[in-house]
Amino acid sequence: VVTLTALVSAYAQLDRVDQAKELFDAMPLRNVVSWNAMLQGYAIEGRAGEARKLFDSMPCRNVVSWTAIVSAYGHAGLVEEAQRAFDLTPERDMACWNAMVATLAEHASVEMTRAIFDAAPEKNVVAWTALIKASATRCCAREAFRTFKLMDLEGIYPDDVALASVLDAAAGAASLAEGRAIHSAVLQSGGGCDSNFVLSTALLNMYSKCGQLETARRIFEDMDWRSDVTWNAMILAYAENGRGEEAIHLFRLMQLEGLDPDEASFVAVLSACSHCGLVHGGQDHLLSLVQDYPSVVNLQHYACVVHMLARAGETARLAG
RNA sequence: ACGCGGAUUACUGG
Repeated sequence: VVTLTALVSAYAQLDRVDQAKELFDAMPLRNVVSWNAMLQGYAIEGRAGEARKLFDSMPCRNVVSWTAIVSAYGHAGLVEEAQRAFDLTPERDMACWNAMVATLAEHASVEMTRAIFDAAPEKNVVAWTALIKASATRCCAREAFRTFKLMDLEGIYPDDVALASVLDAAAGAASLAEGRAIHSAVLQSGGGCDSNFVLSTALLNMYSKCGQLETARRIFEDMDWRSDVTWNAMILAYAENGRGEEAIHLFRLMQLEGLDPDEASFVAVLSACSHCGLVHGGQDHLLSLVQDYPSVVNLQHYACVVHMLARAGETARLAG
């Protein structure tokens, strides 16, 4: 049971929910952990209907099951359902409270998020991070910074996740002074920025949005492993800072590294062409996009090209 | 063996 449950959980975490379900159905015996692992698979993908069905058919439940169903509703954007499940949860622990805070952080107002946060009997760095995110994603950077400082005053040490979230606020507001202060906190927080590529990408992005292209580039160079998001952020950094040729160059390098450009990569490179008036480059990349990567095409790509051609006065080509 | 928070997107703005 333990081994098979671990496998179900692994599939669930790798977004192979349907494989997880196959295995789950084939298990001769299941305990509450097995059920929870399966439930979690649906929760991650926000498949609330299936999660609910499974939850209802569970022979027994514990607080982990309840947290998973709250989270499933949360990821699906069903705030009232999440709230109802949360209210029904017996013996709520911190993770359960955090799941509810996170749900409101993503789908409700900062005020509502703060209300549930304040009501929680205990707060750890996860709850604080969710509250920071509520402000950061709604362009309330000042409030995100305030929350971050409050957390520090409470004696809670920011981890990489918290730091990346508050960096996001600094990037959104293009607050270089705050961004640098957080960067110092990153350096103080131990591992430094080499240890975590997500955090490094957040730093890179913050400097780029603050117009500090060279600093962003230095962070990019210093990283020993770069995810696709890292590459996209760097390409976009060149695009947004008016260096279209270099954006295109980096886009090529990314492919030479064996990475497949995704939707965001093309948005970045096409917006570089648009901003810098590189009409031919834009057309070439659009062609490559629809021919070689048709599955990632979206409207944003066409918007880039339409603006680019319109600005170049090539109204005749807009039809194509 | 199971549950909670994190980075890039043409959207805006300056």
